[in-house]
Amino acid sequence: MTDHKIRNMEEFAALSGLSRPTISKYFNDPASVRARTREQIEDALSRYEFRPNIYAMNQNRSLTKIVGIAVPYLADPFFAEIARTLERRCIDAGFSPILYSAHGQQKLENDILSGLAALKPAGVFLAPLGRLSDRGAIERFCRDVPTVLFDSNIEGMGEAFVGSDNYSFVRQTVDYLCRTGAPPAFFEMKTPANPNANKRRKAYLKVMADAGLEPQVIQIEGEGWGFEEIGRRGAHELIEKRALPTDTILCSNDRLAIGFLAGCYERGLRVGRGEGCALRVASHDDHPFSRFTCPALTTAAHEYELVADKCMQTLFSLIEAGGRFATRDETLIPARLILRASA
Amino acid sequence: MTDHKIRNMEEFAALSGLSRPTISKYFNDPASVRARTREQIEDALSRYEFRPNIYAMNQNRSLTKIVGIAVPYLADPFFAEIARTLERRCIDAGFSPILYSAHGQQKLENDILSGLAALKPAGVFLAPLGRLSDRGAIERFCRDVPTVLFDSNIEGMGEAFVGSDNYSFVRQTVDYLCRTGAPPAFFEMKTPANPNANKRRKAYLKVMADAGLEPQVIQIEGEGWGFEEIGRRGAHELIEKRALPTDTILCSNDRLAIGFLAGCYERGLRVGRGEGCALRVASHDDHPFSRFTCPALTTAAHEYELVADKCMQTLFSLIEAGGRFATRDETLIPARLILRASA
DNA sequence: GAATTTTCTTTACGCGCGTAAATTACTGAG
DNA sequence: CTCAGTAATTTACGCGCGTAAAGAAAATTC
Repeated sequence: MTDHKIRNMEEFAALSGLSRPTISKYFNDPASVRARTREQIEDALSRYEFRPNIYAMNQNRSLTKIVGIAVPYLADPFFAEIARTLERRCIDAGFSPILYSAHGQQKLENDILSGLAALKPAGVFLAPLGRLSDRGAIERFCRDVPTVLFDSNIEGMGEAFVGSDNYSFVRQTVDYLCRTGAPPAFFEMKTPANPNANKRRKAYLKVMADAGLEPQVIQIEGEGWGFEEIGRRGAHELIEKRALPTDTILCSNDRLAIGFLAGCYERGLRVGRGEGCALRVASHDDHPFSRFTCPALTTAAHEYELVADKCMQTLFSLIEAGGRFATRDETLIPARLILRASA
Repeated sequence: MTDHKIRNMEEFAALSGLSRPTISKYFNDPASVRARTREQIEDALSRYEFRPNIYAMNQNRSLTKIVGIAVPYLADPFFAEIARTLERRCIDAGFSPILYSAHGQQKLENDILSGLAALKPAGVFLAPLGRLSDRGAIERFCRDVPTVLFDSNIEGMGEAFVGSDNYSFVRQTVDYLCRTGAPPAFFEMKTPANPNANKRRKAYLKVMADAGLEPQVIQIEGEGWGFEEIGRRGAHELIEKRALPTDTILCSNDRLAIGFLAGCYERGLRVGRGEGCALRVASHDDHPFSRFTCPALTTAAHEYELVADKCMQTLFSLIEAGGRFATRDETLIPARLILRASA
């Protein structure tokens, strides 16, 4: 390794005995030059350590190798996990992922989108805020940038949506709970930020109706992204008012359930499926922490890998199709039931 | 708002009745043009919606307005939280933060650093992997880019370090535990990835020695970033082998404690400070989930806001000083004790 | 109101690379 | 060896902006 600093592609081209346009071609797509030339370049690359200037590279490109990944709330380990999986996929595919979190705020989501559009990314994975999203802003963004929505669907936005099949989630948990004990009551926030919550409630109602059972929906007040605290408060209120309609509670999502379990514990209510347990609690998402709750949480898991794979695959086709699909592509991935001690 | 698309700064300059260099000056620093001129530009800006091309802007700049934030593991809510706080500070200060996670892997950390260096960022906040970091790579990076290390210190790297005062953390928890019951045994991973772990063990040994007490360090096998599972397994092993040396356990960090508490629960061991409790457990970090454990975790909290403020402030001085400090600046921020039900 | 300072305009060049067109060199099949 | 086809080279221009220099205009000072 010679440590002589290389200023630009011109210089590197000279050192590797090739012309600049050929080097440029190589960096755009190494497969576009002859094998021997490629070796020659890679040999020089190992000797001199040169990287083309990103800014100059992207300036004259209509589409860059950048892929944006935008999530509503990165401090939620669910999004951290899915973002991490997507990031890896992008790198493996030769793209440069850039990660953004809206931190639950509409203004930030809008800023992220307008900043992202200026980067001329090859494509974007967007998990929108949901109810709090500025539909106009997202629509305008999707007109400029090839976008795959994930996690939460906004009807008609983006070229495709990859998400979880909420009906599959709820049917599996409800079926299991009904099979092994009392039918569950459904526990959720009154004004959920995420459209999945509404889909899950509807799925619950449908599954219960199909089974000829009376649904029970418990809605608790609460705003924002502090789901655990809302769940905890809900548990306290319900137990205090003796308002639990049954001994089986199905939470809309794991973060609510984590709080709910904490509330039950604080009230001395033993949760689980064994004897001596007053309550069964189950939920959806398989949040990274749900195996460490007390008791460990029975839940329906996202197939993180499958979702990420499908996202990448969809974005690839989208890029190849020039950024537009004839019809909006929707993929729903079913859940995997995870049995633990809580139900 | 006229929706005529503006191609470049030249065109925008014409529309706003000013010259391009003046517009360029404004975008570099709005305060560098006369107030009236600024108004004139901002007025045009509101009518025409123009953003200079990022790539062209940064190409000829020696330092950009980009700030890199690199953490070892973003799926850990502690890092998600600190990254979020730093991100906000950067935006408020007019910088564009870009977030990176090494996902616990040395190769990724190195890739992030070399990619980041190519962006010519104004500065970087780097929380290194720690033991797994490639010291040479970090050293080389810090030579090129003004870097503030945070969370975990690597002696001599970067121009400054902002972190938590591990001695303050441990002294407060140990003091509290000693004051209210039996002196704690210290529970940790045998080969911790993070240098803070070592500092905490040393602090524990010192605080115990100063108090004339016999220290007890329990080390559990385990690699990687799945701290909760390691803590859980540790609890099972200790309880099974009746190897708990005392009824008071101080975990090195909250993620271990979260797992430890789960293990205790699974073993039917009641944790807390009330009567009927077999064990007290405390820890350090005030992890976002530590208030939802069963029981809620007594811990020593990072001052997220203070740390973030100090980081920003340090980076500002560093940038103003031209990227170099005469002497490496180290700031340690003390902890805040959080009393909950577990101890 | 003149002198000084600050701000803006004009002009012009350069950054590092993408990319197109025309030309030359190489490759492999017959 | 010839010839078509592919690959690389040469040449040249453009992208959008930073920035420097010199001069004009405006603001400030006394």
